[in-house]
Amino acid sequence: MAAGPSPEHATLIRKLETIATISSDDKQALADLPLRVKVFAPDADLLREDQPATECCLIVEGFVCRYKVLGAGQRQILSLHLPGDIPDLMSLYFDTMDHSLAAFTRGRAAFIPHGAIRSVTDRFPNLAAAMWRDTLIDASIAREWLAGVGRRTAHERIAHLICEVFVRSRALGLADAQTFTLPITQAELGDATGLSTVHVNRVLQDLRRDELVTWRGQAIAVLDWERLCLAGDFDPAYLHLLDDFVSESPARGAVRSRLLD
Amino acid sequence: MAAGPSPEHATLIRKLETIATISSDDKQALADLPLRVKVFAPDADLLREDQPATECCLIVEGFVCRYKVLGAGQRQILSLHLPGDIPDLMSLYFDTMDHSLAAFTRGRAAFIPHGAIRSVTDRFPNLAAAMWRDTLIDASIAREWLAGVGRRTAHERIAHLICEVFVRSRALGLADAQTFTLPITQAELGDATGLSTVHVNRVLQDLRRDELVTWRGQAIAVLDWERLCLAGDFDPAYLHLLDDFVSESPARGAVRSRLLD
DNA sequence: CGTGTTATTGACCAACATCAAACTTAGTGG
DNA sequence: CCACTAAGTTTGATGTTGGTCAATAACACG
Repeated sequence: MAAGPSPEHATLIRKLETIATISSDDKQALADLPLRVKVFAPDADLLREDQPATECCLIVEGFVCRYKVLGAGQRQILSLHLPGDIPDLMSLYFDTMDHSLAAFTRGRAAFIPHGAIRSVTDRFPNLAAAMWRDTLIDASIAREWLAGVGRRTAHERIAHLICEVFVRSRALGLADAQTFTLPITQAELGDATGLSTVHVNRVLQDLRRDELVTWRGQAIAVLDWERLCLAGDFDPAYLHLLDDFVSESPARGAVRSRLLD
Repeated sequence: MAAGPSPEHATLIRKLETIATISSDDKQALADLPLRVKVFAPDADLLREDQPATECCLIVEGFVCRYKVLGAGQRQILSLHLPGDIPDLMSLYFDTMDHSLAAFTRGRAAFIPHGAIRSVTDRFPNLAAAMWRDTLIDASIAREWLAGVGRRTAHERIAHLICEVFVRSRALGLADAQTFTLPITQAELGDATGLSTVHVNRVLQDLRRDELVTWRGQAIAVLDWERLCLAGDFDPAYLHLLDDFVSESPARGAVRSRLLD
């Protein structure tokens, strides 16, 4: 007789299940979380730097990013977020955000009061652990991006980003065997990788010419996963997904053997 | 009659007090944490990527960094760590590390069993919160570095890094009003900022010529904090230090007013 | 002292940025 | 269904930041 979780709750549960084991009690607790759903438009700011928060923002549908605007006006995109993510979970412990949150697409967000989350983490240590782990993975992704922007070439950075979104989309069941959606412009891709729009464009042409990917509109087709991983120096270990959710990538073995020198 | 905490425990307590309010019960619990002290040598790897861990590593003395080695052998330093930091706290929730930990200097680390930390966080929610907050700040610093490496000039990146270490050192009581120690070589500074050694050298010469800093051996003197913050586009907000521990920087107001446009 | 590490310099080069214009595509309203 | 528009993509020409290579100078330390 019990109705299943709402689509919003289900999205959160599905995401958490990709990174931690969630019991049915846990699921019930999540399903009982109060939330306020809001539709957002493309380019809308869901959250602005320096703002205090009393709720967390669960992405239910759509594609979202964190970004920072630096002194001279340059923008850097700090992370990408898919349905199930709570990009501002840290607001539970911070007085003010140190970055903003923007939508690439139309979508829906569910706002959950801090108090409700605290209550759940207090009563369900396993969920607290899962959420803490989620924020740690988030940090791990930031470090991987940092390494890429610091030391990888433009080609590697872009290939790497495509690999990451592909693996994350697949884990959430949002992609089929070789196709997924990356609804961002080349300018935005530049802001995410620390490159200029023009250069992004040229690199994408190379990736297409080399028959690694196809990019029509917002649909990306991975033509050769193995070579794409190599081109992007991609190893999904940093995503810390549970084994069932990792699409095996060839780069992995390559990295392992490098470390044994 | 109770002996105070050991120097190792005191270091941890002092650090946590810069980011959260710690009760005396909390302190007692921390002081009871079992730990195994180990001296390390300069350039020693405290922890290697891909290794599983059963302990966390508290830096008690010395200067340490996280780093990653990428496919083509380039190294990127991901973060810097001062006494009181537990750079591998995430190993509590990860099976394997996705990066390594290396010492710049001689120093001491205290290894604390995962079980002991879990027991403390289970029994003292306030300490769990403080530690979670610590990992969130860690992530926030990674994002700030990401923004810098992605979008700031070489001069800005280096000035910014100097500002950061200065503020963090002061918060821990490791620096006086204008002097602190940054025991790293120019090559390492390059690995941290995504620059070449040669270019780091030239930028440092500029910073000295402009009379922003002095760098003799490992001692840095900040000659003009205000202009250094400006040069580094530095705003300490992302460090999320408690108010008492923030050395006020002029960039802060500047950033605020920029945001009001 | 000698030896290894770190810092500095100069010459040259490449990756990527900038600027500006043209082209394509996707909407929108008539 | 066709113009019209705005956003996004592509191209070419040119500039600059910062990389690479290689040599020398300055230290630090046993």
